[in-house]
Amino acid sequence: MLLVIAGPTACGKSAVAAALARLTGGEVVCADAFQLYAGMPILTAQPGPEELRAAPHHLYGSVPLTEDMDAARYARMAGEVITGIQARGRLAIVTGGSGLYIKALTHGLSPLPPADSALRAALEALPLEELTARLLAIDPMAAATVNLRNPRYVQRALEIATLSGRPVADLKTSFAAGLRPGIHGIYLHRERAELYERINRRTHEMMTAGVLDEIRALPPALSRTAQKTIGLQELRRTLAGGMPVAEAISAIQQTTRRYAKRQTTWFRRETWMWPVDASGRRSGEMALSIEREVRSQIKGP
RNA sequence: GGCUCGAUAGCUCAGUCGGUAGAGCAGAGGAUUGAAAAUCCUCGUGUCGGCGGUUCGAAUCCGUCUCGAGCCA
Repeated sequence: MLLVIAGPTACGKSAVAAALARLTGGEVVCADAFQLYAGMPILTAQPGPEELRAAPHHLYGSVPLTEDMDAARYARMAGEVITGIQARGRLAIVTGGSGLYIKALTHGLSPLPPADSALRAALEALPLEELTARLLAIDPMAAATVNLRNPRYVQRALEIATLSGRPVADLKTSFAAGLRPGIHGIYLHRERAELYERINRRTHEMMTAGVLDEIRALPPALSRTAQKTIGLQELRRTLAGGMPVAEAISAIQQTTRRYAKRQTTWFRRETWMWPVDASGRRSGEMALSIEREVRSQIKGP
């Protein structure tokens, strides 16, 4: 069996996952697109020493910053690790805030052509009107299923149609097909004010913990995905003398708050996950009640 | 004390010849199938600083007061 613990950033997922893993003899698997990268443990808020001591943790810091990541690659990596954990007869606890990565693991992606970085680089240079025109030329039905105002989605649809030679709608299967068997999930949430306060505090703590040294030590050229890490650009500007520290902190806090809001929107739709209100609660106590609840749910059917 | 400029959305500001106001940012809501910490969509009523006057009609013109910035004493 596999347990997913999702939720917005800074809601306390890592602590709960570690406590739960200790409690059940389970192992924790990263489900966070940026904590997967090596070299930015502070900036990406990877689990700390206390959590790492509580139970085995997998995939954190396992991808070089020079490599691109995507949901399919993640699902393969996580799948392998989970198979190993289960073979040892242990509970796999997958935790992180990347909704699409989790979805790829729990529901499986449609059999679409993989990302093609050369093609993407070429498409990226084109204006939206050109992308839309090209897409509709080879896949006239795409307008019905693709958001033509979002360049990313048009690029991806064009990539699919170009590489497969078939309409996007033919290849995409519905997530409604369902959750893979043996997977349970919970999603932690907190009152908005409390969550924002935690985000603000955590950002300050990053500074104290030495993020600036961490960023200074990074290679200059990062992969297209790695360079999107929240705070990276701001802190680099700070190091270069182009942005006061206080300004960088509030910019990071703001971006993180907005990110948390988007995560909340995503997870709220994932009705297969059991919502747990973490407001004002301690991770150890939550782990206990989650363990009880999961146990009773599994016994049920 | 005198003169000048300013006061409009949470913030920064636009507002034509008088016809009861709108951008950016912030904020909120939503979408999401190999970039997802990505990317995109939607949402703007506010004593137009106060009071008085002119006018059919004032954010707009006039008077006065308050506050702020600057200059001169």
